[in-house]
Amino acid sequence: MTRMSGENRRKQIIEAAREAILERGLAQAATRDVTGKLGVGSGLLHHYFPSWLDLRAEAVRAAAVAEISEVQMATDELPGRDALEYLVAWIDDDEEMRHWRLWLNALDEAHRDPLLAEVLSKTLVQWHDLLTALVVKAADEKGTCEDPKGAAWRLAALMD
Amino acid sequence: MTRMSGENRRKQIIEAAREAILERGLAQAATRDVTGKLGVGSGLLHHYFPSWLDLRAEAVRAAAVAEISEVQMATDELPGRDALEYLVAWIDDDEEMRHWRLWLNALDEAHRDPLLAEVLSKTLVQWHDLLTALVVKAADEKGTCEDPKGAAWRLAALMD
DNA sequence: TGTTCAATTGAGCAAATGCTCAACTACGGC
DNA sequence: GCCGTAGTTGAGCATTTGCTCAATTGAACA
Repeated sequence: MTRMSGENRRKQIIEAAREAILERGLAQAATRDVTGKLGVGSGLLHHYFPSWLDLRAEAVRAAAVAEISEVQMATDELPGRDALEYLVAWIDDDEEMRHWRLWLNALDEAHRDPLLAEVLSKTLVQWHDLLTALVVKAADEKGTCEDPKGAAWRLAALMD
Repeated sequence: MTRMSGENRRKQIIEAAREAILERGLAQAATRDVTGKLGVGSGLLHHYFPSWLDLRAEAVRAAAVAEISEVQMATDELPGRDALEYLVAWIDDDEEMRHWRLWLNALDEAHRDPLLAEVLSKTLVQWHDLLTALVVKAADEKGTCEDPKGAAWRLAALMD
C-alpha cells in the first residue's frame, strides 16, 4: 500500500466516511465501510480517530463546512437579490435531496450522540450568520430595512 | 408469565416497539429492547412478526394511524377556522418534538427500508386528505374558495 | 381427567460491530 | 547502509444483533 502523509490520509478517511454515511445512514454506517472503501486496515482508522463516533462527527462537520463555504463563495460577489435567488435555486436543485437528507439524519441522530449535537449546533449558527448577512445585504440595497435579523431567523426556521 | 390472546399480545408488542423506537431511534432500536420491556422471550416476538423490519414498519404505521385519527376526531366537530387553529396548536404543543422526530427519522430511514417507505407514503396521503378536508371546510364557511387543494398541498409541504 | 393446540420459552448460532495490539515496513536524515 | 519515526497491517476479542427450534406450559373443552 502506498503511504500518505498523515494530514492527507486524515482527509481521505473523512471523505470516505462522508460517502459511507450518505449511503448507509448515520446510524448504520460502520468503520468497515470506510476501511473497505479505501482498501485499508482497520487499525489505520483508529490511528487517526480515537473512535468511530469521533470520525462520524468529523465527517458531518466537514460536510457542513464544505456546503457553507460553497454557498458563501458563490454569493460573495453577487448583488443582494441575486444572492438570495441563488440560495433558493441551490436548495431546489439538490438532486434527490442527497445533501438535505444528511442534515435530517444528523438532526435526529444528534439526540443520541453529544458529539454530533455539538457539531450540529455550531453548524446551525453558521447557517444563521450566513443567512443574516445575505438578507441584510439585500435589504440595504433595496433601501427598506424591515427587521432583517428576524427575517433571517424565519428563513432558517423554514429550512429546518 | 401470564398468557394473552394473540390479538392483544400483538398490539402490546407493537406498542412496546413504538416506545423502543422513540427511545433509541429507528435504526438502533432492537428486538431485545422490545422483549426486554415486556419481559418476554425472543421467540414470542418472532411468533407474531416474521422479522424485526416487519414489526418496525407495523409500529410506525400504528403510530401514524393513532396520530391521524387523534387529529381527525378532535377537529371533526369543530367549525372550520377553529379546526385549523387546533391543528396549529397541536403542532406547536408537541413536547420536545417527540412525535415530530419519529417522522423525520422515518422519512430518512425509508430510503433504506422498502417496508417503511410504503408505510410512509400511505401516511403522507392520509395527512394530505385530512388537511384538504380541513381547508375546504374552512373555505366553505368563509365563502371565499381560493384553490383549497393547492393550499392543502402547501401546508403539507411546510410540515414536511 | 385427559387431550389438544396455541402461547411461550431461552439457549444458542451466524453475522456484524468497535476496537486493540503486537508486528511489519516505507522513507527521510544521518 | 543504517536507523528511527510514523504510517500501516490484520488476526482476533468482546459485544450486539436477528432469528431458529426443540421443548414447555397454560387454558379451554370433552
